[in-house]
Amino acid sequence: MELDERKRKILQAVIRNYLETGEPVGSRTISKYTDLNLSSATIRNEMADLEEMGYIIQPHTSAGRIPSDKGYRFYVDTMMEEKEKEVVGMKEMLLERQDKMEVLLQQVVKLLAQNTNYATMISAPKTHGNKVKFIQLSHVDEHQILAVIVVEGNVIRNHILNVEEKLSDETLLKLNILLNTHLNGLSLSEINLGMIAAMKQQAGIHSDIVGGVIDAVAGAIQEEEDLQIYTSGASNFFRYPELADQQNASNLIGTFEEKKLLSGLLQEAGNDGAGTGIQVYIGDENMVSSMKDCSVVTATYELEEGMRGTIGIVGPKRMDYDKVIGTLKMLQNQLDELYKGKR
Amino acid sequence: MELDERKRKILQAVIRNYLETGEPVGSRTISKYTDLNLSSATIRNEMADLEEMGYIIQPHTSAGRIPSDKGYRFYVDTMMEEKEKEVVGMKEMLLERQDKMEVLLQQVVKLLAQNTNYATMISAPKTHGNKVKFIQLSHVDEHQILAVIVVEGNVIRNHILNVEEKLSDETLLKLNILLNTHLNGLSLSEINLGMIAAMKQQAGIHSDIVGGVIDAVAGAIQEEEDLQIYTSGASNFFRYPELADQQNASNLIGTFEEKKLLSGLLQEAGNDGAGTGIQVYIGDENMVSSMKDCSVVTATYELEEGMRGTIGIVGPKRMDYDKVIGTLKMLQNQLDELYKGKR
DNA sequence: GTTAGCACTCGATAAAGAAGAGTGCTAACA
DNA sequence: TGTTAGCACTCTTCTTTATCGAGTGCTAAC
Repeated sequence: MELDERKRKILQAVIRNYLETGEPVGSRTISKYTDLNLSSATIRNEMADLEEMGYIIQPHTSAGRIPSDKGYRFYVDTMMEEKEKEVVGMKEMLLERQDKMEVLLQQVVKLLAQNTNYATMISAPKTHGNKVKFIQLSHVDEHQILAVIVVEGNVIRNHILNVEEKLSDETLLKLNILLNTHLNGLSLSEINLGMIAAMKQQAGIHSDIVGGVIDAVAGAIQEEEDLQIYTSGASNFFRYPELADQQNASNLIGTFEEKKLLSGLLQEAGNDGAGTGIQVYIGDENMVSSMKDCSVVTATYELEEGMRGTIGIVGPKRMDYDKVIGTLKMLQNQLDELYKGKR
Repeated sequence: MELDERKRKILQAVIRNYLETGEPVGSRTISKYTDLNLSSATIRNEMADLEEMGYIIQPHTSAGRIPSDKGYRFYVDTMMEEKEKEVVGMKEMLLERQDKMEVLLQQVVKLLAQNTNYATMISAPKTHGNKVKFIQLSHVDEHQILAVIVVEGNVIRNHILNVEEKLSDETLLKLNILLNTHLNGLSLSEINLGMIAAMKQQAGIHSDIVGGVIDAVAGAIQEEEDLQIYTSGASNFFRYPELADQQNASNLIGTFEEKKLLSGLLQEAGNDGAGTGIQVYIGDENMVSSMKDCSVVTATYELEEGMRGTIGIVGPKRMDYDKVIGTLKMLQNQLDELYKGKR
């Protein structure tokens, strides 16, 4: 059977209507509120066809139709009209340019959740493959040394090392020079054991400090990978009856606390993302089982120097895809500009 | 009317039973499972008295009794037997001593939530009143300077300053010395405008950098106050039917995302806390209206050098106070030891 | 002071009925 | 051949009614 123009129009009407109301859509509704000028009976015939083709579903015999996953997919792929939607409050927030990445991200997800009324999550931009820019050791007190490690993209890590006895300022200066001459400009994969051994030898009795710093460097570059996920708006799940029942809500909220899972999801999305970097996962297209009744829309964003992260919106399958995608695109632009302006 | 020994025993039995089951407790149950050897009729009389005195409540005529807030309060104040309860997994976690406070706190709340089956929150230890230990400016690249500020308690803040043209190493050294001689050992309240003016004057054309650093210092000491709250186990609310209905759950989860509110709650608790630093808020004894059906147990913890934070557990009013308080005490000890050991 | 007995209350659960939305199918129509 | 009116039928949802049972309060006897 073919999906002719009329069927498409009807499918679109069913989906649009369902996105708004969340109630199954009957033939009468379609016949009334479309410019097709067809009677409900005709619509019924067409709807029966659409059901046979798998685009819509009848929850039970005497109910209207709701879109199937296939229906949503078709809608998202071919019928969507993006509505640009501004994120209210975004500009003011970005103007006061948070230096702390952490705070910035938290505010972004929060605003996004407030604006969309869906649950949101964001992964911190990965410093993946980045290089050591500069290392600085300083005294903190008698028995402690502070190591500051700056990685490309101005990601900064601090690490405190304990030492037996206070080092002289000269020693510290020497170590500083030693570390910087050897490590600057290198990425993690370029730091090998031979190099480490050479440095330790040159450091003599202070080789343990060199070791400590190198551990810290490795940590600085890798550490984050795991848990740097911020979320907001989990209570929005309750806005949508199909997700608000105890079973579902409990699972979803639980999942939303399990950063590991979210991290996997966002990472996968980041890899999938082609073109605009926007991905839509409908129903069980995403791998998290507790989200099988949800749709997830993700967008990758990029800050300076190739630091990329992913932002995600989780809502019911009948989420307002048009608006969400428009909003995400707009957000991508804003973030882009912010960091361009900063440079 | 007087609360004699027998009434106390009955009250205790009612509360204990209700904590376990969450169901109203009838007179027969008490008569059966107590060593009082009284008939249900006698118990009934006593329970009528207890109700009159306000310790227990009848949800409706033909139901058993449940404790009132006053009843819980009495129980917590006078009848509790603390059960020491180990936090499973705590020791192993603390052994690998996280240097990043952030990660440590996140793990603590998570473990605590898993162990207790309640929702948990923790505020990062406040550096309140702490003093500047040491400031270090370094070049990052042509147009950026990194300011590292270490505050007592080894809280470290980084701040990147943009500069018009590259400063010479000497200039930087001078600024370093200037900042350190003036600011070291001072707390925020001790840094006044006169001092700042003097420093700016000495810095000459680089006064703007001094200004930037001072802003950063102020930020380093204060910043946190607001949002450094970590939470876990929000989905545990669903375990308790009295909190799991849509209305309640939605509010609670929403509240749990509103760090500002939690922050206020924990702060207040930190101030109230006398003696052991453990506080119990039953029902609307806490100020957050969405938690009026909950109890909140808080404990202050202290890391080295007077850095204090507060940890909180939120559950139904029928939470297992004995266990929760025992657990919190145990946690206090563990954290104490951890940081004593570190020194 | 304690207890057995009994009528009474009231929520919870189930069963039955009514209402209504929407369908599929048939037959008539353009 | 496509479209439409009409109608019986199906299911869900809501309301009503009935039943059950836990637990009480009170009285009278021990």
